Amino acid sequence: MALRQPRGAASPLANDDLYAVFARLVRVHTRLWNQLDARLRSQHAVTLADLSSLEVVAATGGCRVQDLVSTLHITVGGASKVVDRLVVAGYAERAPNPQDRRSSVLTPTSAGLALLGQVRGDVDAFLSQHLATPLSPAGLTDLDRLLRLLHDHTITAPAGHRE
Amino acid sequence: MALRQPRGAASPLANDDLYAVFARLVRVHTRLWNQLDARLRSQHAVTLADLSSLEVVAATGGCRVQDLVSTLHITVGGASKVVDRLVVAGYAERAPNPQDRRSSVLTPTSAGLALLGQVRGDVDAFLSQHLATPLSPAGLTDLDRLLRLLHDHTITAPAGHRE
DNA sequence: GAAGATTGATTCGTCAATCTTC
DNA sequence: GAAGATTGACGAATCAATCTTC
Repeated sequence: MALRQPRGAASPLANDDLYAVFARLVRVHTRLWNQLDARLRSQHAVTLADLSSLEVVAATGGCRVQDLVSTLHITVGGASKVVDRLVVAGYAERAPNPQDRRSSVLTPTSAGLALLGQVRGDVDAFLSQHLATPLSPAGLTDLDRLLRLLHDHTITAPAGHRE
Repeated sequence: MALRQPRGAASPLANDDLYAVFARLVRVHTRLWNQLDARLRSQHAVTLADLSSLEVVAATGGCRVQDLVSTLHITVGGASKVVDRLVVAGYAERAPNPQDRRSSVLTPTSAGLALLGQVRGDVDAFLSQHLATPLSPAGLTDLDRLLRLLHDHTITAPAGHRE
């Protein structure tokens, strides 16, 4: 007779070890994202989604909408609307692209750079507490190495309609 | 004189190693989620979000809406609407909870269990290709160990308004 | 009054169609 | 015709308010 399971019924995916790893990845991600997003909303009146895009704009020279698509893995329409919000908020600007008039060059405003500077303390404090602390320093290095492997692999893999 | 950087401008978060790890986690997650979601939509006419909830319903004995909230880290309203969709699609049922009439007990229908069984092959194939292959077997074990550390830590950590 | 859940209003991201430029 | 980007319609998740039951 089998021992009583804490999970009463057996799901066809319940004994799938690979799915278990993936599910854990998703849930850890969701939790970290939601908590950091809530902190940024309350402390700096900005969402983590907008901040992530702003960071890419600031870090990428001659950034175009397409760069947000390929870096963040969001759709073109979504990227265009994020930029709309950043421009309205005064954090970024669209400038005509002299090299290709189909696209604009995105640049952070001084207010955008100031925002990135202001949030850094909170972001670091949060990630120290929820990412660095629970992992040993070696664990953090390991995690980064494994994520790089996954990232590099998906880069070159054939796939769907997103870039 | 500094070497020319591939990322033309320096973001205040650009040289933040912790943020870099977090950003990689987010982007690996987004990519895997989007690709698997696209495959499930086209092959089985179901979203990964709905499937994830259905899996929790099937795996949790006497599952309530609150269990979806605490397991998937979504809001109560969101969980309630996911259940709506699963019920309409014929994959799950709400039954009165004899122990507490405020809540319902969620159970998968035979169609729901059949769906979970049908998708398993595709899910496994995808995760083998995009999760197991790029990592060595040892790497997969390491990743799972690190994710468990993060998961267990966030479980006990004080935080925002989501459970 | 607190806990579990549902509903309506809002927001955000995707999708498809469209426009401009290469 | 293809590539880059924008817009409107649609789908899904959050939030706040509400209802029922503990």
